[in-house]
Amino acid sequence: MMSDNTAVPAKSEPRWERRKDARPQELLEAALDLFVEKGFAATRLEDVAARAGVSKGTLYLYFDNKQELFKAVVREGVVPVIGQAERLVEEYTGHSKDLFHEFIQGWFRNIGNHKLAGISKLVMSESGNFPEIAAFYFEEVIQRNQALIESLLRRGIKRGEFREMDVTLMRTIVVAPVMLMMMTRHCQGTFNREVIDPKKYLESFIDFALNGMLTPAASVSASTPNKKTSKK
Amino acid sequence: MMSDNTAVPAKSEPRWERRKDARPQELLEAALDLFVEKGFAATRLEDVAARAGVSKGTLYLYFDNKQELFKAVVREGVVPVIGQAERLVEEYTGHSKDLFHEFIQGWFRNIGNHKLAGISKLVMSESGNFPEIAAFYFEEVIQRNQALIESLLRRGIKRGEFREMDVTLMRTIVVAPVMLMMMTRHCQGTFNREVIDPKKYLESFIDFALNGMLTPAASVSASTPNKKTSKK
Amino acid sequence: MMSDNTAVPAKSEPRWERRKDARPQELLEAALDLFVEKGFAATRLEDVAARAGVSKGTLYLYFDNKQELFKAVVREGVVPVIGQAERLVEEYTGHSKDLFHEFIQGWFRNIGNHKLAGISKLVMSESGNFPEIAAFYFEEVIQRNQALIESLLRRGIKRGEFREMDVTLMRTIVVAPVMLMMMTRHCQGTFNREVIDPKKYLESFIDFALNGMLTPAASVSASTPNKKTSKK
Amino acid sequence: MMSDNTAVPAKSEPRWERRKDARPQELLEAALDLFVEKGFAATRLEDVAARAGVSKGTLYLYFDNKQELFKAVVREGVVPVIGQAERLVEEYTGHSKDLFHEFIQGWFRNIGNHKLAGISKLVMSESGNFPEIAAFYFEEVIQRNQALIESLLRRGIKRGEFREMDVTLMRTIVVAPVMLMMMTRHCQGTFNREVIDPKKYLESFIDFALNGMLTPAASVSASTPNKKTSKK
DNA sequence: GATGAATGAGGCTTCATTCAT
DNA sequence: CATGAATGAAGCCTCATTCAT
Repeated sequence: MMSDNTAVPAKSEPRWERRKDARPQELLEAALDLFVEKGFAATRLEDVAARAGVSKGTLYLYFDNKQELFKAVVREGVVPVIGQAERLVEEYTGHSKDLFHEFIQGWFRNIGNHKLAGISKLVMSESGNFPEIAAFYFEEVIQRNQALIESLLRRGIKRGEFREMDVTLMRTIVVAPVMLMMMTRHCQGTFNREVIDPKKYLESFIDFALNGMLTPAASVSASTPNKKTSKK
Repeated sequence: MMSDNTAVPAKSEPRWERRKDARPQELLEAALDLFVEKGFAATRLEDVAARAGVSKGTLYLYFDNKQELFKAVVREGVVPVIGQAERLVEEYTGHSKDLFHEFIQGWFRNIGNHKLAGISKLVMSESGNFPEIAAFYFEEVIQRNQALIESLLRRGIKRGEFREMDVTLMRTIVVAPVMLMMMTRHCQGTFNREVIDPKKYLESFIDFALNGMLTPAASVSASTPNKKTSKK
Repeated sequence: MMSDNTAVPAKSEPRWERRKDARPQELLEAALDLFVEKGFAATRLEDVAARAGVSKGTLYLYFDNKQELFKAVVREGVVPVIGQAERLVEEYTGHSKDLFHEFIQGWFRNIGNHKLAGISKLVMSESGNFPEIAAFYFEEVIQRNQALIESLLRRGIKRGEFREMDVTLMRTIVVAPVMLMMMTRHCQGTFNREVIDPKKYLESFIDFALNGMLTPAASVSASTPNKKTSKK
Repeated sequence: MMSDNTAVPAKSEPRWERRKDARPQELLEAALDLFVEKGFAATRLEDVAARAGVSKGTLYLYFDNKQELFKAVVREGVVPVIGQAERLVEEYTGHSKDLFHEFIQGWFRNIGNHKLAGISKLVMSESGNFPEIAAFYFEEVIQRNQALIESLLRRGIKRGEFREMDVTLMRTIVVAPVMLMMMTRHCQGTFNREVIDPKKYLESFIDFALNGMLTPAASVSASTPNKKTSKK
């Protein structure tokens, strides 16, 4: 800042090379790890700094405070992945049932199987205590995600491959099992004693989502279980 | 000191008037409210006490510590409800699709629509930081719940009303959308801007679960979408 | 003891018989136990009450507060024992070395071996934090005790059986090993891993006190160890 | 905010000026003072911090918790002194009575006269409530101390300068008066109304320890006072 | 007399944030 | 740029004491 152009032949101690822009990346990764592992409130900034190999104070050079750090983690880590999924849906040409299949598998590969999935759990859990985070996440992630699934469903209906449905409701229903699994997978300890094989889980789910639970014979009239009550 | 010989026989302001047996109940309700609203870690025992109209210390007359308070909330509030659901499944005589319908609706009425639903979210979120709570909840609630759903599915299969399925996987998949809604409904703020009508949501879900998404025509071969890819 | 021949067929629930005056005694014993075990500050009045089989409130019917309870414990339990020792010294007629022997043994039997010994430790430890207790104990117990030992030493000197000595100093020195053992015996845990046999300890001490450590040969000039070095 | 443009070039009030290495030492000293004055349980960490001129939180930068702080006080303050005493005994060449003299005087000078002596009292008092502390102190201090005295006694016996004795018992007896004085000197208030001159006390004790209480004439048969009683 | 429910001050410990170097 | 020492508010829990019944 003041002793710049000195004759000294460069700092004789180049412990590190890149810095500047590289640093935040290490911090973001450390933060992601810990946020996912402990949650937002329970993550200590000191631990984040330590895992990134810097001091606590350094963290504040790059992020104003804990919430900003979290937002950055979301922006850098979560948002980009949505873009990928969006392109998949836009460009697909085959049958919607296959698209659905691809979509679920891809989503799980890119997000669910990734530490990023833990973020969903986190946000849901702590939205009440940190409204700013909730609002931010809702706009940056949830809305786009919902729109994406909606468009996928609309495509299937339009092409006569999916039944008529209320897409506003179904955009949640249809992915709930994946969401839930993603969240569950980030619960440590006793919660996951019996490990579920994600591959089999997903296949079961896709089959379920496409065909329902009823046997083919019963399938025709099943959607209206008790007409009398709803007739009223 | 001053209001001695008044005509009023009873002091108009007894410091407390509910009896000792009522007190724990009031505390449990206050605790439930706050646990659901803030989560476990973020709930201050002082607030719990205040909401129950007592002081901090009083809480410790009834519960050894925060974790025990939580367990009591679960024992008193959540566990009993499971019993009801268990009886429903055991005693039902009609078609499994109707039982499923009843079951989901009843579950939502009794748990999902109740503040207790928030507990599921809480446990999932904080299981990592409070392993004891996770273990307790897993044994008292989750296992019984899974067994219940499993038995419901088995019943349908045995009676030829449900398709063959891996019940260990499906017991999670099949209720995921309800679980997710229950959890989402307890996220405050921006998260729930567009309120979903639970009734319509449930109906959509039940129909989806029973019949799947495919149009009747496609329904036959849908379960194995792209055999070629898996052939490798 | 008082409600004996009443017409009333006796209280149908005579959980207890004496009361009134009996109660404090039970409380004093419970208090003694716990004060000795935990110390003054660390003893919880709730535990005292519980051990006496009464409620916390009852304790306050008999004692104004914790300090008064402690004083009562000392008055009832410690002070009387001193009287016994005083009589022993007054009435003894034999050689002083035998009186010393008797005195030490008796003291240990009556106090040291008794829970009361723990009180000495307690008072010494907590005198700083509870000056009132210290002052009380000093006047009621310590002073009388010192006077007693002093008189024993004076008797030996006067009869030509003990050497000339500064009794004000020696009244402490001469009983220090017993005091110390008494206090140590009330330290729980690791502190007492290797149990010392009190009988052998006392015999060793008495022999030591009477004869000193030097071999008989050296004994003559021993009291002035190294005049040369201190001359320097 | 108001005294801005002064001529003074340097802020005349830097929040702190001692360096990080000095800080723990200041804390240890403050802790020693207060532990000795109040005992372990009654010492408030906030007071320790305040006396060291720092805030409560700072203390935790250097010590994990209260018990660790205490251990550090012992390690830094007490343990080193034992080393000195050990060397003294090892290297001494003169008569054992003179070594004993030196040893007691030196011990008092280095420990007894120092605030560190209060630690012995503290540990003895609170060992029951803090077993970890007791165990630590026993291993780090008491055992070494006992071994040291034992070796001193053995030396005297081996050289024919001390009488035969059970060193396991005598290692305690022989220093009890010094221990007791050290502990008593750290009892404040009424307890120490009549101040004892340590120098005279020690001289009296050493003489007592070497020569015993009996007059030279009686000295011969003194060790077995009343054979009849023990004959029984 | 006896009870035991209730209180609230107080102590240990944690952690986001600041700031002099 | 980077550090890490320092802060202080806040939360859990304990316990002597009070008081309506």
